[in-house]
Amino acid sequence: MVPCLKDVAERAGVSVSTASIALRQDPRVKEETRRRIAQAAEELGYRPNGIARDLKTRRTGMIAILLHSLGGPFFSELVRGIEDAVHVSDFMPIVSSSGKDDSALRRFLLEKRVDGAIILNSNIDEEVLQTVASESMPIVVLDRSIHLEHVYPVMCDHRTGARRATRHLMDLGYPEVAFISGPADSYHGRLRHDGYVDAHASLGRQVDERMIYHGTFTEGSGYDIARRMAENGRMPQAIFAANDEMAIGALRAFGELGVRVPQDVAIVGFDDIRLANYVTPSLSTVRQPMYDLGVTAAKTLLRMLKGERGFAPAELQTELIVRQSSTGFPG
Amino acid sequence: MVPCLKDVAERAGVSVSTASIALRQDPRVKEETRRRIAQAAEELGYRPNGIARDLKTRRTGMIAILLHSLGGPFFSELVRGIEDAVHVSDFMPIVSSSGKDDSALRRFLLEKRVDGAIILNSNIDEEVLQTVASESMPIVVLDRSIHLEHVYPVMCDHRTGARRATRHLMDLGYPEVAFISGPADSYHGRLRHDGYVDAHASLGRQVDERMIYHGTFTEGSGYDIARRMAENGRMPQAIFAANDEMAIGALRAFGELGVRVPQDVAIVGFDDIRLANYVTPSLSTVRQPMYDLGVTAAKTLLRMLKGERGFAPAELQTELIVRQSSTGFPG
DNA sequence: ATCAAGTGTCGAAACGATTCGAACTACATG
DNA sequence: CATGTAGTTCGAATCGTTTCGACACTTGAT
Repeated sequence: MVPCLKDVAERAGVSVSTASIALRQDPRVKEETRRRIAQAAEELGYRPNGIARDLKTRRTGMIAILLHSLGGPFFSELVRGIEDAVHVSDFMPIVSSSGKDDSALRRFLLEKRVDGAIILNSNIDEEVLQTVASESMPIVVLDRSIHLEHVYPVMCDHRTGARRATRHLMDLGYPEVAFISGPADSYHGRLRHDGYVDAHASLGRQVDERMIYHGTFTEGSGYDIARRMAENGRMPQAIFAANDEMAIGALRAFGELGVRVPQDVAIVGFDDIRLANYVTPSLSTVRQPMYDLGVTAAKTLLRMLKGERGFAPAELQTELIVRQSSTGFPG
Repeated sequence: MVPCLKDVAERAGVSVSTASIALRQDPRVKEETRRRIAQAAEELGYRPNGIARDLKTRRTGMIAILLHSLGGPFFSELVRGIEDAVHVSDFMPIVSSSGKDDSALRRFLLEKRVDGAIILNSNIDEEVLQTVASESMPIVVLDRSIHLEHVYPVMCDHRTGARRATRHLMDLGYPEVAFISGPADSYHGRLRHDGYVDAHASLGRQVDERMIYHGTFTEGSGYDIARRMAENGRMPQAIFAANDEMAIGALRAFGELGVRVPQDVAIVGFDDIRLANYVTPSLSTVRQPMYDLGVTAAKTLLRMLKGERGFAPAELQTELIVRQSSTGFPG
């Protein structure tokens, strides 16, 4: 049905091996023969079968980008960074959401359908990565501090980012900053919490545990917490939320309750999702350089694919973005 | 280095063929043999090589989702729909942004590294699709009216959506509705324009060409056009914009100029990007059911992969979403 | 005892490319 | 004339699976 190299070779009256190298412009084959082969290929509409080639050459030229889900607000910047950086090589990135089960991991990494992978999915535990990564299957993990052979982390310093955000509020003059945290078992939630604590330590202040509220990284949880604050009469003057979604939920609650932001309460979020710039008031936040993270991850992986090891893993810094929600002065 | 089936077979003292079927739980092999083979595989850490399997079975179990870019506002819903629908089969979707050049197309479709594809990228022209699609490489194209063998379109009825949006404004009582169109060479731009015209025809009205402005689908172009309208003193009372980005640009311009929306001018956009619900005033718009489009595209492709042909292509309807920007009454 | 129909296993041939070493020609060199 | 060398081409092995037909051995029915 679909023509293979053998068909081309026969039509051109040469052997398969000659046809193979001829089509790749190998100088060993005579100009005239090469032309004949090219023409035969053209006439038959021959296309090399990538799978067969991959099998023989033992490389696929593809790298997997495994994300928890494609819905996240940043991943598109991230992927853009990866793509731009990978573009200079002859690799091609493919994106797959790996979700909860590890079918994508099996399919791509264990069954060797890619040459390497960049993983941003905290559901995949270290043990699995351990068994999957190898000399011939290098892996870059984003946003996790993992040190395994053949696995490189590319991190963003959330802790420092959270410290700066908290300090920003403190430096504005707010004596007490409340914290809307993420779930207790969230790695990033913990880092941001640590940064919040660091900020207090840096000024020799005590953290008041009653100022820490536990959310779930959803807008709804931020909304609920903000309502509780207002209705219990325990309104803080400043809030640092562990992500923008929750901060936006809080904004909505305060809007409904007539609590003015930033006059009555200042708010800073984390992540700089696109929405942060469009809500009213616009939300101060901590931005992760997603594009750069992508570039760095890709570059790291390409180095590993070249066989390099032992270089230092990268860590990128966050950026504090001050918008309306934290530009007032303590009332 | 990495163990292959032969190694497993040797260690278990059976032939390669027996090992092969045993590992797939084939009832032909005796329970005890199977156990022995399973154990050998386990001890060696054997993982079947997917590439070899794909080569032999002539299918990869993967379908490509080729998008122009991953940045678009809807594609994540779309992909979610595809993934949910594909999940019931044993196929696995992979996403790749195909951009301008066709390297992804070559790599995946021509070199047969996938079993089929869903394409949302108007840069890929019909001729290319023609040569790529085949009995064994079915393709679904989104949002384009293409009829080729082995290529199925899955469309959303933009024209009717645009007509309804325009009629919505007319029915509110606005005698004249201006139109901020997309670029002239844009397929969707034209459909939306046609719908705008249809709405006039449905009431026996003439389209006033001077009410049609040409934008580029960017926020900036919407902004510029709105400023021109206001400054030239040719302010319409109602505007239908061919997409939300331009509508939001117009909102921004009017905000700056003190033109009130919807009191002074009503605006409706198209697409229902997430932002539409968050701008002030919130933007009325026409929503494409991206999730459903994804589901439909995937189901269509799965049918083709089963060998079905000749069924009718699907077309989905849009949904008019009325928000603040068009809830006033003609002033 | 003979045949038919299972069981369980195996060897070899695919799948469609790449690659290595051999081989053949033609020509120049010692 | 033997030998070397460069330029072309070829045959066969290989990558790691799956699959098909053959084969040996039981078993139960005739």
